Amino acid sequence: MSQLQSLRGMVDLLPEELQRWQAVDGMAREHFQRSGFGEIRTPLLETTDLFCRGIGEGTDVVGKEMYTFHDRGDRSCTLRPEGTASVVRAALQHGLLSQGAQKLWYAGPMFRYERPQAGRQRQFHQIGVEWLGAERARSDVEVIALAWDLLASLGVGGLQLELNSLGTAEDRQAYRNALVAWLEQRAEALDSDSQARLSTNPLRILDSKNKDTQALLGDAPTLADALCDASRQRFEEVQRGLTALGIPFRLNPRLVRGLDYYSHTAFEITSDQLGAQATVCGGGRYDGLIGQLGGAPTPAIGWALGMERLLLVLGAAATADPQGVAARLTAAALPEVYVVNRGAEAERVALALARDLRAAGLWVELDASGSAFGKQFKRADRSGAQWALVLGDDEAARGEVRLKPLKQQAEETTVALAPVAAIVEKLLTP
RNA sequence: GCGGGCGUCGCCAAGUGGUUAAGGCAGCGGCUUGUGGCGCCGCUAUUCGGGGGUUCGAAUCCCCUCGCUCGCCCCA
Repeated sequence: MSQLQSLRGMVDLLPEELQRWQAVDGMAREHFQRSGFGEIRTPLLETTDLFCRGIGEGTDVVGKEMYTFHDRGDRSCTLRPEGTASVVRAALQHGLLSQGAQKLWYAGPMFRYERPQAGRQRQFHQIGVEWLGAERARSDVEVIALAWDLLASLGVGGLQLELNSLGTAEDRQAYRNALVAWLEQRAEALDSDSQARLSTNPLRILDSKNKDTQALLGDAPTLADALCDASRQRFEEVQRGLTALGIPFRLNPRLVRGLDYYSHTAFEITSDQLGAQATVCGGGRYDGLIGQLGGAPTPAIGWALGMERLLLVLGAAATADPQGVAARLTAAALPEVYVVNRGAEAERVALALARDLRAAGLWVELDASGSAFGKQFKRADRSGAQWALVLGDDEAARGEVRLKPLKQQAEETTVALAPVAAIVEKLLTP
């Protein structure tokens, strides 16, 4: 391509689509506010070290997906691939945790150098929450419910909540050892990817999509069996809590999640509308992370939801049910008034009028073309506006404006330009 | 990073070696120099993502490259 274009996997958001985004953003903001979560914004760029220490060296995200470069001061910088590490860093840097638990949410772009496909881009957007200092199982339930309810309020159906427990770091380590020992006996039966992961990230072998590997894993030791009593009880408490709230879930012992910092509760919300990249929202507990990044050991839980994927699901929901919540939320808004104007004096008056009407809160499209009235009416009609206001030099000279309803049968009327409030009155109460 | 499919106007799309690259939508202009939604007429790609090659001749074949897309991997 000789023409200038965006970088691969980097996507422009155009006005029509952004309207849907804002509907989601607004809904999310409300939910967070009502649940006592405060917004936090952190830089898109962090030291590479933050992600290496936070996410884990053995993960794919750190190993091969980061946008990393050296700045002019020769510091290694990385465009954030996820939000949690940054939020924790900010909380520590500003001493937030010394004021007690923090309930935070964020929204913004994340960057991962991967091959784009359906529901996957190199710059994508997440909305997420982090509850730092959340200890008890009931906070797991509350945080999961927050995600579930947000999605429900957007009218997104057909979602599946999958749940697992990774136990404590010790449980996980013990299980990891047991699993590796078991798999090493059978290494030659594993696919090549899984063989490589034996040393790098053995737990990920569990959700390999290779059929032979999956068959082999049928008899492998399970994570659930490796949980200590306390972990097991904790997990059961989370399940009871979700059931009490009427939130359906499915246990998925293979749900491991890619980032090192998870412990205990891990969950994903998936949709069958998304193809291979089915996860809309994923999260879990990360009791070890804050300590690992230099803070006092502090339990925490959070999740992130993928904006692009959510909008795909939302679009599908809107198409499936044009009368439903999703369709209503994402419907394109239309201007209320279209000002048809032509002639030097009329154009001056029209601009002033449009300004007044906008100040009064109306969405006013002002035709700026100066073309024939017929053309302007055609555009007025296509704009979807309820009203055309007509201003030619005749009206301007008389200090009047004509109000023409575009959507109903009512007659066109002429009113004085003078008190704009009177015009607004007429426009709003037809 | 690895495989498969694809790339013709802002959008959708015909065309698979032979004179001027269909059509639809949108846009612009006109019929209608002050009144829209319908209709009719006209205009809008010297060019087929880009580069190179084969050929008398290529959007159509070959190579490279860029991009999109689906899947793997991984995740949101």
